[in-house]
Amino acid sequence: MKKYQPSQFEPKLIEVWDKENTYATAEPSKNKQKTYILDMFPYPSGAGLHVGHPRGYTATDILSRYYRMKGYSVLHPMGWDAFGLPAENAAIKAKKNPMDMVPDNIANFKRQMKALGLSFDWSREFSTTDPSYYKWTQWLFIQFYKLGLLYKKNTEVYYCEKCKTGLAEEEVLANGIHERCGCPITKKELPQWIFKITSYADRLLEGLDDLDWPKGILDMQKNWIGRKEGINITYKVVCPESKIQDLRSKIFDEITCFTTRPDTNFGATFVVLAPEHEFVKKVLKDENTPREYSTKIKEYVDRTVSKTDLERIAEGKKKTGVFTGYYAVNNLNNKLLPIWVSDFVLSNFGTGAVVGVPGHDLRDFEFAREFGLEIVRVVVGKDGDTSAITESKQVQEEVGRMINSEFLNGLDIQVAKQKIMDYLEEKKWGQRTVSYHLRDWIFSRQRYWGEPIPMVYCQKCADKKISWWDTEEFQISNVKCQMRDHSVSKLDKEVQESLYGWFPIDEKSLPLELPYLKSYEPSQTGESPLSAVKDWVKTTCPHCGGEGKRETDTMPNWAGSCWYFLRFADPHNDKEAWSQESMKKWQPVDWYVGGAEHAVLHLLYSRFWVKALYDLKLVDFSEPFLRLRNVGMVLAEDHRKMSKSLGNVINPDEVVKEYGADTLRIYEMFMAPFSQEISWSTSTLQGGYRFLNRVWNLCQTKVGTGRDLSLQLNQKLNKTVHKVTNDILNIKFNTAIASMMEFINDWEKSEGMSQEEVKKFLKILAPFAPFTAEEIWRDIFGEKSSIHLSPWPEAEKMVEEEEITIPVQVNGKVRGTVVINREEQEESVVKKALEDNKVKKFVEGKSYKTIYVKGKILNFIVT
RNA sequence: GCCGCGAUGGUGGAACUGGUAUACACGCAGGUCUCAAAAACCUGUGAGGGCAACCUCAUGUCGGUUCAAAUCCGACUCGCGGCACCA
Repeated sequence: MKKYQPSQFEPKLIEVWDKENTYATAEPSKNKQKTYILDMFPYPSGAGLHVGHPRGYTATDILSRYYRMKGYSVLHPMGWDAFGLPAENAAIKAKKNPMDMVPDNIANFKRQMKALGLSFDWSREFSTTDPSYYKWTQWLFIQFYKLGLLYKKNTEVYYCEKCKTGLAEEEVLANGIHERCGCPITKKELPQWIFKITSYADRLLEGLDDLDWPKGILDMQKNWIGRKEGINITYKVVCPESKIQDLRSKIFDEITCFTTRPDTNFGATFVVLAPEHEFVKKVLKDENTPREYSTKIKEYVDRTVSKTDLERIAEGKKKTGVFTGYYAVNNLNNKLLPIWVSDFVLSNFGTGAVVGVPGHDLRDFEFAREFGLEIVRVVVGKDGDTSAITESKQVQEEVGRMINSEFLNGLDIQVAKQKIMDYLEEKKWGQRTVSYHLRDWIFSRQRYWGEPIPMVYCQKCADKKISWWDTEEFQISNVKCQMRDHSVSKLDKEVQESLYGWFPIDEKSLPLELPYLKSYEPSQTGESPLSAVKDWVKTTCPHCGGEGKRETDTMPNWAGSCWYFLRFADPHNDKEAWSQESMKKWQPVDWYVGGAEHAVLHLLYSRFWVKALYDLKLVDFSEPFLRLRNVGMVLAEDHRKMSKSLGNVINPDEVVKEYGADTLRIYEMFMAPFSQEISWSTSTLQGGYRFLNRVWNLCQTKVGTGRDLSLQLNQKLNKTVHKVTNDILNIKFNTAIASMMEFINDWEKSEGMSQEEVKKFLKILAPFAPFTAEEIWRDIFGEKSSIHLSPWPEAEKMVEEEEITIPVQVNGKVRGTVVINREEQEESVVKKALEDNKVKKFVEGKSYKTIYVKGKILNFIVT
């Protein structure tokens, strides 16, 4: 008997599959339905594959193998997300150029993936750093630019001093730490390319409804977009305390506040502005502002604006603020609302101004208490409480009826809300509006290792206020007529002005290659290292032919991952990013598998690009990933994250060497439900090896030995086929494997079964343990073609057993079982049950009634 | 604080639509084989009581619905992830 030695046959089979081209993508056709199964492609780090990677890849591999055997045309590609900060930082550390390092890392990743028996179609492989790929990333940037989705702005951005680059808000963790490097973030004003993702906020929200994604991820996206319906109320500003008599009744200005609770507006007692608010600047300039106020305001504003987010968080939630000397007039009751400045109001949400209703908002309450402002109750609490509000507990009643609110009195909050909004709009004091948490997406990086942004700046054209939309090219381009039904069809003024003098480079000249630089470390000035390469920067203006300057910022690593799934359908096309035919054939992705850490970054950005591409008529679907499944993390044996410094890293190479790839695959799939976090366990890994070893041995000892497959074992086999098939589609690999283990336990105890039946079992094992199944299939059973191209077995319709065993309960407690005929009537079942001694003991001599669920259970209720 | 997820033996976990809780695996104990060990295989294994047949208790806590609850409902505790002064 041959021993189970995976290291003897796994490398051989990798070659065989390569040679036979086993995993080539079959073209879809009328009777061959497509399915597109995709992993979130990895960043190929120098450390090689982590044992967490195979968990997700094995899952998609099982799906792909299953669908292939089911006769589907399966697209299952792999590529590399190799641009971006981690690669650049690693290269700096290693004192190498990332351009030299990345190919080595890729080769290593690919070798490891092959060793795991992953059935990717390698003919479609590419890296985001290939000029033949990023040529189209740059081309897409230009299309988005022409659609008006990009603007350039000198913005105060989150800035990481360690990484020396600007960041998007999404990349900053709650405590003011950069999510990538873990360093505190500061702010810096830098010119940046910014994507108008906010224009798509509503569509990004609505699109979520049709997706088969984990609920948690959908909620995170919803919350990130953070749509809030409310009303902007405009208040007149007066200065009754002015020293000059004439000015006491003069209307100085107007301030607009956003609120979602206009129903409480009768309870407003003050207005608070963010320190960055325009009116604050105006107040400081205005000579009428009494000196005693302006000095204090200036002091406060200077102090808060210079504070970093980290400092603000450290200070906690204690309210600070300063009075401006001005008042807003509440239109509803002509009440004067003192205008304050405080940093708890954020300049970038709503209008940067809040109307304070301390009776019904906790922050407003705290602020009012801090500075002794009036507190009015305008909503009756649940229990009819109308007492004065003196404690924070009493604040923010979400249910109740209105009081102290004139024409709203007695109404339910929700009704009052609509009524007051109607009223405010009718009086032209307010306008219904929507605010979002989502901000525009900062797309510039002042770093070397990214796609160069294909834009040129011309000072001369800028001086003449010429932008691309003034050119003839725009007039004859079809961007205008390509625009579909969305709100970006007109450029707003801010965007227009920011783009004077900026022109996309000639599309025919793409790719704009990243030059090979000896020195590419981030500059101290915050500018991109490319800006130091004088002859690269210098170019001609695509519009006037005069002297132009190239953009030296590069794209963030999200750029490549925002559309790679589209390229896999047509990876070698050098005429266009993809053909329409390839889109129809393969898109969108049917199964997308990756970690939950991408819940708002990658997944949101990709969805945004696809929606923009839809508007450009470049694709005809608007959601890229129909199904999303999350893979749980793999922690170290000590339940901590694996890390070099902790010395608890498990290297998949070593596991493969010692136990074989199939053991690793079985182990990772068996350990726990797929989306759940697991801690590595070497002893459980050995359990996986034992299972495969037993299958291997059984295939040599218990095949064709019994006369016929017993009815019982046959039933079990069919049940197993059925269970495994269902479990694969439900991503329940752990129970699929458990059921196969159960089956071989029965098989081992049996006389054996025919080769035909064993093959059936091998086929359902094949997606999980592709090497072992293939080796037995070919070497032991002498098959010529791959098991992975054989048809998936159908579970034969099982003959329902006539005799079944059901539990018998007395008062809900199981006291025995009874063997009955499936169709047997209650009366006779009860009679049989009473023959059972135990049951008898509990029932005899007492009065009872029975509940019989046919074929399931019998319960005596003894009183 | 808000949103989401979770809690079942010594351990990872299983349980269809409410219907025999603990499948499968690990670990442990005993055994077979061996000079010995490893491997492999066999038996046992939720807790407590009992010589035994059996009995009682047990799915984070407390209550409820039901003939019947790990599963449904209400309140709570703890853990994990995300967000956080969002008006």
